[in-house]
Amino acid sequence: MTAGSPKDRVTIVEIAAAAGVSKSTVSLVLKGSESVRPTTRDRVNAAIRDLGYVYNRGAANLRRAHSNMVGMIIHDLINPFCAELAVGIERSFQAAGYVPFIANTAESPVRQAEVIKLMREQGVAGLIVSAARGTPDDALDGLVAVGVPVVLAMRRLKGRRIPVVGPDNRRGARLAVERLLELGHRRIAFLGGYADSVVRAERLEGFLAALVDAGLDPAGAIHAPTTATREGGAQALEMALAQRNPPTAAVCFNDIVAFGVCLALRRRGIQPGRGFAVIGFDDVQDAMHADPPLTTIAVDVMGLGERAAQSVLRMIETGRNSAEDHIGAVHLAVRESCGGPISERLEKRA
Amino acid sequence: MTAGSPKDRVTIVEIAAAAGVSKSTVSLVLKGSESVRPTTRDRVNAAIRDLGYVYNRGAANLRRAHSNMVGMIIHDLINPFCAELAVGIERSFQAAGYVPFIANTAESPVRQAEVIKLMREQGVAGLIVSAARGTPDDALDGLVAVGVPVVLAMRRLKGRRIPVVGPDNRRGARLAVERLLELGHRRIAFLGGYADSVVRAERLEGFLAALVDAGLDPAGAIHAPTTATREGGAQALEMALAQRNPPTAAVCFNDIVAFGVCLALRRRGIQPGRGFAVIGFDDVQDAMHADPPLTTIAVDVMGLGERAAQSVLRMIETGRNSAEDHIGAVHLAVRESCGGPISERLEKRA
DNA sequence: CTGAAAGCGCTTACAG
DNA sequence: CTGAAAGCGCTTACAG
Repeated sequence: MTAGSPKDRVTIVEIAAAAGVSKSTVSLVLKGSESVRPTTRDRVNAAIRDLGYVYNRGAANLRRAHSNMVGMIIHDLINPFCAELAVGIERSFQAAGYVPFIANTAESPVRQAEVIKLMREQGVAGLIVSAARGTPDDALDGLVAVGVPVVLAMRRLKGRRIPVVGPDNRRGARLAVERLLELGHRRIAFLGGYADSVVRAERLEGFLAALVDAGLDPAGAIHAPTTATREGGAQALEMALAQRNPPTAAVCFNDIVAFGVCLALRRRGIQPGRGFAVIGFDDVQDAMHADPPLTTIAVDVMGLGERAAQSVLRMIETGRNSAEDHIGAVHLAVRESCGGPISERLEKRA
Repeated sequence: MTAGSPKDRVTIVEIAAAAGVSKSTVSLVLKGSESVRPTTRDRVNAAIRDLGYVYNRGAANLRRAHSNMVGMIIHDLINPFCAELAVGIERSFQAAGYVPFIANTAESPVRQAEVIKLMREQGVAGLIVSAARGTPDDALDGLVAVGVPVVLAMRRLKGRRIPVVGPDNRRGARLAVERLLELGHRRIAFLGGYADSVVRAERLEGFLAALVDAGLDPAGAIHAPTTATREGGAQALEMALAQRNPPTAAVCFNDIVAFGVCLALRRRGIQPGRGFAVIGFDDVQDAMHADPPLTTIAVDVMGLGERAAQSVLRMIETGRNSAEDHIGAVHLAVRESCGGPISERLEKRA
């Protein structure tokens, strides 16, 4: 080993020797105990500084049989929505003195299973997971069984009572529909999203409920699932417009899909917001910078991340292995892609 | 403690008892040692399965005096560029059996100092940091001094020999300039970016060198620093166009700045790529979806992330506390924002 | 207010 | 091929 390698780590016994006390006393000073005489404390602190002592949390965790490590498993960190979620989570954990492991599963349940195992072995005190698509329902049973606090972000796991933190998908979709109804639209499509997505199911549910409440026949609403990508959005729009009685407006699974829808519209020479109204979901950062700026359902993702972290923190600290779901508020961010009241031009196209 | 709490963790001694062997043998089985008789091995593995044993890496790390934890400190995880970097890093570490801690500093050197301390205490075996703006040059000296492998991503630290992994900023800027020269532009601006940014300095250097090589007077190039945001880009463009002899094209600090420049152009009724040529840097995912699609210098960020991880992995495994810099290849991704050969219209505006 | 001792769950020589 | 013993760096009762 080279000089200065981690092997040379100075420990509390060396501090104890230098300060002329026992290592118990050093430990006490380290945790800021009141019961150490100030002069002793100062001596110990001086030694700590002089010798460049670095606290070994691993050893402490082992001895105390609990750790300050927490895990977060994210299904797609490159997605800005997820990145914001991760930042919110990370921030809260950090502030509480916990250090977060992160794993990006890239929507792979296999990878996810590996990292869950690894995090268990590492001894995380709690875990937040935004589950990969296709996650088996029992993926987290092992952790839950041994009492490790787990909170799901965004995506619910069927048949399990694991607490979930996510936006109010039903209400968001409803708000979007109501806006379009106000503008005079009667043929509104729900576009895009993976068929097996729980989030899509919730949004679709709100969408359909709003149509029914308005006395419209939900059977007429077009809603073919697609990948949740720009391509998927473009494809969904094409399918919708190919129908006999094409829609004049769409609520999209999310903003990315909405971008694809706008793209496809422009390719057809239709101006989003003028020839066709589109509303997204999530309000990702690019939504306001898009052309045209995207009307969408705004979600405070970072806030949801913070919420999720606080939830597991509370579970860790109370020892209770359950928590309430948290359904975050959403609101309609009106921009240009949904246009104004339905135009003559749209009527004629009908 | 509730039943099933982490306290009840089953340990190797219980496995040993169940399998009728000593814990040394269990340990040997765990690490797949060849020297355990197959029948014994099977008995141990059966016990492991039956009792639901989970390996405690914390304890192992303590005993072996080295850890499988690594850290990554990212200056802005919400930035898609950084997110991709993080994903590349995470992926490589994961594949090598290391588990990565992540910290997002949100460009705060104070936060950064805290997380560096925390990661040291946690005993990371290595660290990758994309330093926050304003990071003091000695920020990593402590880690380096005790022999923890550190690699910088993207941003070099002055006066230190810490290995850096990043794109070829000089060459990228040169490629951009050369393209614009080919198209007939002679008054080319460098727009945006923080004044104190090392990356900006490198890109600017390449930019100026290319102008000089073409026999153009670099003194004429306009290059006021701004924030590296859309707003900064818009502002930079306005300043540039306010000059006596305004430019007809711009190389931007990065894609985000370029988006801002395009925005400001459109606000003035100028079509990017027709009335004014703009080239970005980084090739973030949105660049190709922008309107118009952005010509930019493509950087393989995820690849750089993987590279950085491999670099610290090698340092960890060889015990050598140094490594070569890695300057990643870049290339020009030609799209519409830089237009074709300079138009009559541009000539007249001159 | 401080110290001696035990122990957290592993791994690592060292015997046999 | 397997076991007994020591020890990684801490914390935690327990004495004094």
